[in-house]
Order: sequence, then structure tokens, then C-alpha cells
Amino acid sequence: MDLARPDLRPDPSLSRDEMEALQREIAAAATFDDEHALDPAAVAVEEAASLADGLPPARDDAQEQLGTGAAGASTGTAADADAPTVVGVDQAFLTDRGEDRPDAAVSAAVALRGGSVVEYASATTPLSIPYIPGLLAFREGEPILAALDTLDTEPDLLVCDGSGRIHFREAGLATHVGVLRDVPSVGVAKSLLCGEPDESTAERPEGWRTPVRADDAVTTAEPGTAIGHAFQSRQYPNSRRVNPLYVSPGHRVSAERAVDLVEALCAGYKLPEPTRLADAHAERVKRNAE
DNA sequence: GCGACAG
DNA sequence: ATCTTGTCGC
Repeated sequence: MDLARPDLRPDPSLSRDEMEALQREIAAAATFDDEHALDPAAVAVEEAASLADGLPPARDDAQEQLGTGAAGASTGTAADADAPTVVGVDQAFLTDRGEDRPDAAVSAAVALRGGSVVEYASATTPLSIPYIPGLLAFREGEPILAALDTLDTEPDLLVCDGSGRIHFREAGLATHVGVLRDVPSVGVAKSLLCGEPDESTAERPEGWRTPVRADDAVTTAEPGTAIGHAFQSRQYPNSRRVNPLYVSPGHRVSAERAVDLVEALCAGYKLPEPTRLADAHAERVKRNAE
């Protein structure tokens, strides 16, 4: 595979200090502006896929463009085929019976175009490094790159499960993967690693957002710098409260554009569709492996 | 020493 | 992340 920055690819034998130094290099190589960013309207997902009867089949653009099906009956359009490709990435873990620690990662990549799935890919990789807060990319980065390698489609945007710029050295998983491949990427986390939301996130309506600003834990940014957003992607009218998402730039997008993209990719559920589908695909691959 | 921390 | 039933509310 052609890594954009093979020089920034981590060596498995790095010490913790060396990993942190590499993250500072990766953050320096990352761009958090919209010069190459996508238009949220171009990637919007209108309707959520139903997962009740399993994952939807991948659409075959080539056949649809040739008019293989009944005339006019196809839901795919030429515009869909030309739309940017958004790839959601997520992982599941395999633990051997009797063991307490997972020994392999299942990385799933699901490509969407015009709101529907065009390709599923996955890779199962032995795990070497344990989970350490701040160093997640060294555990999950290579497995994710392995899954992306098996994708035929070239991603225009990666949606990663975890932080991007919301990170101690502004180099979370989404930034790590985005920079190594030099592809625009966003990070979507279900909890906050570091930084401080401008406003309390308690009981907010759907669509609400507030900037997350760097605090003292972020060692590479001036305190107060906007590094991402808390975003209420879903909320119930009554009672039960849904926690917000924490969205941050990975690479080649601003904090503002990152949330706009994620908002456009949400279709009624808490998680954006690419992430939701990648999660389900990873679970399916895992289940078929046990 | 304690806190605090994506998946 | 993973181990898991029911249960509450849409």
C-alpha cells in the first residue's frame, strides 16, 4: 500500500517517549483547516439503514449505471455514483475462551456513497500493544490501515471511532490514520479524553453543539484553543438522557467542518451512519469467526 | 502520591 | 473494548 507518510509509521518497538514524540510529529503534519474539506451536503445521509434484518447489501454502481435492473426502478442514481465516498471504521475484539485479554482485533471499513453502502471490508489482526489512554492509535492504527488496504474504493473522508485533535498531543486515532494516508478524516468519540466544553453538556436538545477547548492536559495547544465540539446527535423528547458525541478534526478539516460533516452523516441515531454500519460489520465478522 | 484519561 | 436480562420510553 502507498502510505502518504511512511516516515511517520510507528515502529512496533517504540518506547513510550518515542511514541509521544511521533505523535507530536504527526500533529505537526496534520492540517486543521478546510482547504481540502468536503461539502457536508455532498455526503449527507438521508435515511438510516435498518439493521433489524442484518446489514444492507452493497450496491453495485457499475450495474446500476448500465441499467441492469428494471427500467427506472433502481434507487441508485448517476449523482450517487459521483458522490464522494465516506468510509466508516470501527473495531471489535476477539477473546479466546478462558482468556481475559483480547488477542485479536477485527477492523471493519464500510464505504458509503450517496447514502448507501458500496463496499464492505475487514481485516483480523493479532494485538500486540495494550490500550493506553493517549496511545490508542498505536494499538488500533495498524489494524485499521490493514482493513483500509483491502478496500477497492478510495476514501474521500474517513470517520474514525475515537478522538482526532481532542488529544493530549492533538494526534488521536483519527489524526494518526488521516495523516498516514493523507486523507481527510474526523474523529467521533463517545466520551471526552481531554479538553473542556464551553457549556455544560447536560440535557441538551438534538442538534445542539458547543466547542471543546484545550485545557492544561493538551500539551501542544494554547489553552482555550477550539479543538473539537460536543455534539448532541440524538435526544429523546422526555425522560432518558442521551450523552453527546465528541467530534474533532482528524486531518484536512476544521473543528467546525468536522461537526457539520458528522451532523450530515447522522440519520436518526446517535452514531453517524458510517460508524453505525462499521460497528455492525465488525460485529458480524467477529461472530462469524467464533 | 493522587488525579485522570478515546477504545 | 468485553461480560450480559430486563426494562423503561419512544
